[in-house]
Amino acid sequence: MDESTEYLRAHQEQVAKVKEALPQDEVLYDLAELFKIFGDSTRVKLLYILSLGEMCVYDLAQLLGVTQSAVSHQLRALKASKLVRYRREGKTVFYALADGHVKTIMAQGLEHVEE
Amino acid sequence: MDESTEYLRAHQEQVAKVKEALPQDEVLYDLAELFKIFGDSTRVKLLYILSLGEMCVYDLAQLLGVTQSAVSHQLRALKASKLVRYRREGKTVFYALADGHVKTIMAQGLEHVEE
DNA sequence: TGAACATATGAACATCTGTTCATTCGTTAT
DNA sequence: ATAACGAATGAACAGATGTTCATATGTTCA
Repeated sequence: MDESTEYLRAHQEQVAKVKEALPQDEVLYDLAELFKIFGDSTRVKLLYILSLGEMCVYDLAQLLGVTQSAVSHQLRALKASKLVRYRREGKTVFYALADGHVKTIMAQGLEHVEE
Repeated sequence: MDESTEYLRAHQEQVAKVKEALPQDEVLYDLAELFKIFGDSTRVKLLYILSLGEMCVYDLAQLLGVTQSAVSHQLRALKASKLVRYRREGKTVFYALADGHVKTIMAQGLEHVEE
């Protein structure tokens, strides 16, 4: 067995081992889908604002300087990813973060960005 | 001052307060740019694999079942975001995670996804 | 009931993104 | 030098994404 063959086998072994350790394809796909949500400045702003407390759609739109419609569409995406929850009070709908993960994820991201 | 005016003022106060607490626009923009990187299944897979140890481009392509070119393009994006580092050994280039943030961010994401 | 208001939704459009293909670059060995 | 190999790059194309506009839903109050 020459050197290159040995080298190739070493590769194949490592590749096989990693393949085993990899989570199911679907899990990593879902993970990417989750991060996709964070990967838009409008949505990140929404999440950041909501990390400070609940707020209604109208105020969110005002703070972000975008259409009410745009905010609504994005909140829909956040809802679908279970990142926010909402409650209705008369004509007004208040949104808030669904759980603590969001804060942690954002905090880690900010640490990386601010280095 | 009637009720609706009071209500409106309450809104404006809260909006103003949150506006103060918000990080600079550019920071949140950069944050979104960072998460955008995680928001693609090919890149997430790359990051996950690299979290297990360094690996060369060829093997990465094989593991992911995509072109060497595609991997190279995506590694470029990861490099630009300072998420990976690399070293050359002869004809081969080995990639590895740049720091620990990636693992933390992914772990938090996985927690959320697997609920 | 109907007017007024807050929010949600659908369609359309321009922009962005990720892949492939072809080619080039960098390195090693003959 | 040149062939062979791994990796990087650029152009191009198909598909996804975010916004706006128009309209619909849901709620309150007169």
